Amino acid sequence: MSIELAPDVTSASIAQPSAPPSYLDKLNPEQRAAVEHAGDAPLLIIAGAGSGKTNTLAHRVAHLVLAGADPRRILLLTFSRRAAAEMGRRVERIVDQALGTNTGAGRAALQWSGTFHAIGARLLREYAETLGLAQSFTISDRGDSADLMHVVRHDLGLSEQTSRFPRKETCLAIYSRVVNTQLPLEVVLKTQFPRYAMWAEALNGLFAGYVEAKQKQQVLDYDDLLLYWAQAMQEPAIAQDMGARFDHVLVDEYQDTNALQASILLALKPDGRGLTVVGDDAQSIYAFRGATVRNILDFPKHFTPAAHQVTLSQNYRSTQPILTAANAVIGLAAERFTKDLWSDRESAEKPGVVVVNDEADQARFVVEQILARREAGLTLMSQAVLFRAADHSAQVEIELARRNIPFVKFGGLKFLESTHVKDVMAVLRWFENPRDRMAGFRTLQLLPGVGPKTAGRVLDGLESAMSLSPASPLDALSAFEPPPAAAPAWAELLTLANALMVPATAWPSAFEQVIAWYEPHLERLHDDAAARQADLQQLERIAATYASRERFLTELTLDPPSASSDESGVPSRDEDYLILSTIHSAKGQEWKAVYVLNAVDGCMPSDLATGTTEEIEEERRLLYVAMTRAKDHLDVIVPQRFYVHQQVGFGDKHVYASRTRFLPNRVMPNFYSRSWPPPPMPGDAPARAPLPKMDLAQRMRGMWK
DNA sequence: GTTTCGTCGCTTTTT
DNA sequence: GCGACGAAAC
Repeated sequence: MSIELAPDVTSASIAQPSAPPSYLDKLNPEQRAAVEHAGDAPLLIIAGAGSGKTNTLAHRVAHLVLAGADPRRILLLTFSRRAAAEMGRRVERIVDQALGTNTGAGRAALQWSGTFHAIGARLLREYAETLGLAQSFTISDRGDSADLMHVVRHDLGLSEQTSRFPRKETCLAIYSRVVNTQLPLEVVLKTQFPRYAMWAEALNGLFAGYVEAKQKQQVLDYDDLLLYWAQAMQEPAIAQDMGARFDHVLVDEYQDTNALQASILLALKPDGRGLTVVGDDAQSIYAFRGATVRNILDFPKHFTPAAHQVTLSQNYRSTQPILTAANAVIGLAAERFTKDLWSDRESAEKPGVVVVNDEADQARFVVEQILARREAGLTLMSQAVLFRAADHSAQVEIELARRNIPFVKFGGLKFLESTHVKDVMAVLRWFENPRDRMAGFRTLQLLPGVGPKTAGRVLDGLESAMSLSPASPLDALSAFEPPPAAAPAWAELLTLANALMVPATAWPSAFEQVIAWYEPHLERLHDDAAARQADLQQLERIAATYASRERFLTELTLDPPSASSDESGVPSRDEDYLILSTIHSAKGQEWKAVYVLNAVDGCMPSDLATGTTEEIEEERRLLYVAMTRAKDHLDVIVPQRFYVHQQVGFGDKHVYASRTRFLPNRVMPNFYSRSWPPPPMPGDAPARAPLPKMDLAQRMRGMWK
């Protein structure tokens, strides 16, 4: 479980002609046109899967820098911090190579690169004074935001409603969608959450209360980072000021941005000068988060002169048979704008569609295939297992553990979401921002003898003390008289508060103090304290890599470690390990061999995403994204029976599934179709007559009758 | 007021 | 199979 475990799969993998004299010679004509585009018109790059998109963007940045642009005045917005880091490395390398030596010129590049959210957080802190924000605002993750939503709902008396009222997570999802799509609540309810349309008024009140609570507590949620930024940009003076800081703004994965992000971008560069966006509508897979493919489609129209458009359609990643199959899958899409990709990587090997009995056989097949390919020279790291939802890999994980094959899993539950880690983060957040009620509420209830009532009283006392004289949270804590049962634990908490509420506490020693304080509580509250303790040590290692408590809290919330591995331990960096990943988390990556699990209706498309045509189309693109991760080998697995957890009534049961609707018969000629284990060949083994069935249990019982 | 225990309902993808 | 919630015990 380490932040940097992500394999460097994208670099050094694009087949390019051999080393050229100039850094531009490596590029094909389209890529080169994109890199060299100059002038007033903004640039739109439509970049198909594996078309060297990252490489092209990195070259463009390097090209700008080499042409004299100030790297400190370039803003690069990426989809993940991983992508930002990768881009930074590449730009540095290209610049250094072009200049001949390691002059370090490249190192100055890209001080402003990161996700929209991370850059937003940074700018909002910088402009906090002007915007009337507390500079020390904390950022609440999804869980905390949902909890706050819950508290507000309770305060408003909405929890007494019938059970038809949406759960806190759903409330947050609705709120988030309204914010990110910039659509009215009624519209969002009608189109996305029809079950809850009747609650429009109550939800409106809830959201008002939620917003007020966040402001009082000086807490921003994920959406606020974009919302506040976008709102700030509505003020011409601020928009002007922020826009003037950047000569060039480049946005990666533009197909996965939402209305709010587009509005920020347009306010930043209203005339489009210096603006570059890159994306591929065929790979749009985040509509569920409010992303809209209209952003990329409408981009050219927004400007005069209209954006210059370059399309990259040569794929350098996959063999032609894999690409042909992927093209066939996406070719059935209802609507599509990019053209088919082509590749000059010939191969006789078609991708496989492998029919297996059930998920257990699927796991066995995948693991055996992985081992066979390792025997043939493919490292584990150059292979990946991809799936729709995080728990789909459970059986494969068991099989891998059984055979002692190390793996790292991306996506799904993160260890930041486990109770003990959340506890420690809450303690840190509360002392960073004593107004953060959710953090305080959680921290206080760790003390034996303190429940919701006492915690609430402490927080009320703190709040009124801070509104009188802002500098006295510590005094207010000291003045509080705890219930007798909580007295010893209270004293210890005070000691910790004394150490941590002073702003200048050293980092990461502050973290160690929190852990030391937390340990007895951990022992008391959990039977499996040892395993959790190990997680906290892991967290401590991560904490040590950040410069300050504020940076740690902000960046970990915005960019949590996305990988987790099995209990046998974290594979060390030089060890070979396999990648398991949700398809969403596999975005932008590639492997020599890819296995796609559960290509079955109900999984892909997910049962939960078959409401509208748009949702189904997004699921189709998801399969397309999964398939186009493969360079040389691709196996799509179809278990005939699979376990359904959502069954009403008696709980889990098997269901006979059919091959996903995205692989109808007419695309099947593009695949090598087979079943596993292979059916016995005639003459393989003499067919044995079926034995008669007998009821042993009956006989045993009969012995005593 | 707090803790514990039993029941009910739900179960994707992520910054 | 897990978390949220309510009721009863400490």
